[in-house]
Amino acid sequence: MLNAAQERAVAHLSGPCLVIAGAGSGKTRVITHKIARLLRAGLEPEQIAAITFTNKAAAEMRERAAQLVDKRGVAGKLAISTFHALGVRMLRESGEALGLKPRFSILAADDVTGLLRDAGATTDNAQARRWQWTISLWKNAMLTPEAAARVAENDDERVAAKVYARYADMLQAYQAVDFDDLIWLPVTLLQQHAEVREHWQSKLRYLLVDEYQDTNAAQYDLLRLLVGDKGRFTAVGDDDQSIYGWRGATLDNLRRLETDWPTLEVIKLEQNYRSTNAILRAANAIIQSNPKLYPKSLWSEHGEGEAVEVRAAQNEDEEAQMVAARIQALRSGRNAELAHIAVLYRANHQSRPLEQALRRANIPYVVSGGQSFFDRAEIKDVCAYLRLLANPDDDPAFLRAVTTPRRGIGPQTLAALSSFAGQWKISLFEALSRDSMPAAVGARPSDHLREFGRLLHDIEWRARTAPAGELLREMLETIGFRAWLEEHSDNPREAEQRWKNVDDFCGWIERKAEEDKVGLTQIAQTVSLITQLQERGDQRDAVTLCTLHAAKGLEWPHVVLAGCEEGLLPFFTEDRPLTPAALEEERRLMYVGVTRARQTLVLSWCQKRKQGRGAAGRTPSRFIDEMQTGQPKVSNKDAAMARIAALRSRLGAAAEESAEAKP
DNA sequence: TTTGCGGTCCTTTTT
DNA sequence: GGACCGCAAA
Repeated sequence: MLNAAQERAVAHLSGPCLVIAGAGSGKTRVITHKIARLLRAGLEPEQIAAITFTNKAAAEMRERAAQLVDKRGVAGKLAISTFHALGVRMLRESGEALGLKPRFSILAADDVTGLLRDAGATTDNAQARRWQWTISLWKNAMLTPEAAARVAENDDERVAAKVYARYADMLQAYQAVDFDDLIWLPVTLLQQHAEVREHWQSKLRYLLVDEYQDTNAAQYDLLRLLVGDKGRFTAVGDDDQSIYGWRGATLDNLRRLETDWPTLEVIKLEQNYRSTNAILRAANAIIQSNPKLYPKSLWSEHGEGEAVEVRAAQNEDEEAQMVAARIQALRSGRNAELAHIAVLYRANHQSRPLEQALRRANIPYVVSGGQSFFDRAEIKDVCAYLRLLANPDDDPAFLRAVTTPRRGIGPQTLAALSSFAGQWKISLFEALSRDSMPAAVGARPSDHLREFGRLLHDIEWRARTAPAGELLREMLETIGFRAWLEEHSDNPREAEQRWKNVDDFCGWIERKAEEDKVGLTQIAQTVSLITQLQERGDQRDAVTLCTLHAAKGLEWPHVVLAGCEEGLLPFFTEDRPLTPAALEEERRLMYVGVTRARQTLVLSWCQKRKQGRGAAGRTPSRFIDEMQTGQPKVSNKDAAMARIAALRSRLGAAAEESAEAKP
C-alpha cells in the first residue's frame, strides 16, 4: 500500500517529522495513514488535529480519513480543519481571557475595508485597501499597533499604524475579529495565559500540518505553542509549491524547523503517482530554474504519455472558444468525463470569457473559488441579519441589516444614532432600547428603529425553540426580502436568480441545523468561515474552472492552463514590476498548474488581450520557453522595467514630499 | 431626508 | 461587468 518513504513518514511517531512531498507523491495518503497509525498507537480521535489551508482540502481529508478508519464514527471526532477554523474554535472556547465574548463576529474582507475607511476618515476605497493589506501583513508578523508604529518606515506606514490602532479599538467595540485575528489572537492567548496553553496542549496531542510551505510567521507560532516542547507533529510540504508569499507565507518556516527541532526527521517523497513523464518533464524543466531548499527529483512509473501542447489564440474570446472545442474533442474523442477536465488560470476575471464560451457550447461547468457564493450582495444581506442575531454588538452588521430592505432609515438618522451610541459607549443595537434615543434621532425615525429592534428581539426569542431554516424563511417573508430583490434587480431573470441563491442558502442552513442539531444563532456564528456551499448533485458532471491558487492540492486527467502570457503568468504590471522573488513565486505557481495534470496538458496564450478600453499585444509566457529549453529566460526588458519602476517610485515620493512641504 | 438613477473607475492570487 | 459616487426627484 505505502512505498518505503511513505511508510517511514507514517511510522515516525516519536518526534517531529518533516515530509517533503513532491507534487502527486501521495501526501494526503501519508497524512490519513498516519492518523490511522496514531489511533492504533492509542490516541483518542479528538486528540489528533490535522490542519489544512482550505475548506476543500479539509473536506477531502475528512473523507479520506473516514474511508480508512471509520468505525463507530471515529473519523467524525478527528479535529480536521483549516488553520482559521481551529482558531475560531480556540477563541470561542477560551477567548474570554482576552476579553472576547464567545459570540464574536467574523468579518469578511469587504466589511474590513469599510471599517478602515471609517477608521482612516476617508472615502477612498483604494487607500483603505492598501491599509488593509499593510495591517494584514503586520498581523501575520505578530505586530501590535504600537509595534507597527515603531517599525513604520515612512509617513504612509505611520498613518497606517494609526489607522490600525483605531481599527483595533473598533473591532473590540463590535466584538468582531477579522481573518488574520483568527490566527494571531489564539497565538496571543496561548502566549499570555499558561493555563489556556496547557489546556490546549493536553487537548490536542498530535498535529499534522498540510501545505506547510504556505504557513506564515503567526501560523508557525501557533503551531509551536500548540505542540509545546514535545514536538509531537508532522509537517507536510513542498518548497516548490509555495505560492502564498504575498500573504506573509515564508519558506523560513521550512528552514526554521531544522534549527528549532534538532531531532527533526526529514523524509522526501519523490515518486509521483499522478502524471505522465511528458508532463513531469515539463514541470521539472520549469522549476529547475528556481533555487532549491530541498533538492528532489520526481519520477513516475507512468509511461511517456502525450506531449504537452502549446496553443496561441487571437484574443481571450478565441482562446475561450478554443478551450470549448478542446473539451468537446476530449469528450467525443476519448470519452472523457467532464469532471475529469479542468481549466486553470491566473486571475479570477479570466473565467468570464471562458464561462461564456462554455455556456454557448452547452458544456456544464463549475467555477471553483473566485467570487464566492457568500460574496454575493443578497447573501451578505441575509448574513448581516444572522450576524446581528448572534452578536448584537456587531455594528457593521446592524448598519447593513437596518437599511436592507429600506425602512425609512437613512444616513442622517444613522449618524445621529451612532453619535448617541458613541456618547454612551454602547452598540447601535443597544442604543435602540435606551429611553433617551428618540430625543437624539427624532420621533419618526425612532419609531422605525424601534420596530426594527422589536423584529430582532422577536426572532432572537423564537430562535431558542423554532427550527433554524423555518425561522429564517419566515423572517425573510416578514421583512419582504423577495419583493425587495425584485425591485432592485434589472430584470425578472436576475431577480429570480438572486432569490434562488437566497433559497439555496436557506436550504443549506436547514440541513446544517439538522445535521449539527443547532439553532439559528449558533449557525450564524460559523457562517463567515464557510466559503462555499456543497456542490449540488446536478452539477456533478461538469468541467472545473478555477484559479491556480485554488487548484493546489487537486488533480485532473485533462488540464488546460489558459492565459500563459507575460504580464499575466508571470503576473506583473508597469507599477508592479517583477522582482526576482516574485518571479520565483510565479514560477512555482506555473509548476503547481502543470503538475495538476495526469494525462494531457494544454497551455494557451493570447496575442491580444483586453486591457481597460483598448487591447494590448501580448507575448507568450517565458515559462513556455523554459519548459521547452529547461533554461531560465532572462530578458533585458525586465531589468529595464524594474529600473523604471524604481525611478518612478522615487520621483513619486519626491513629488509627494514637495507637495506636502508647500502648504 | 431618503431613495433611485446614471456615469465612472477598477480588476492578482485567499482564509 | 460590478461597486461606488454624485446628483436629482419624492
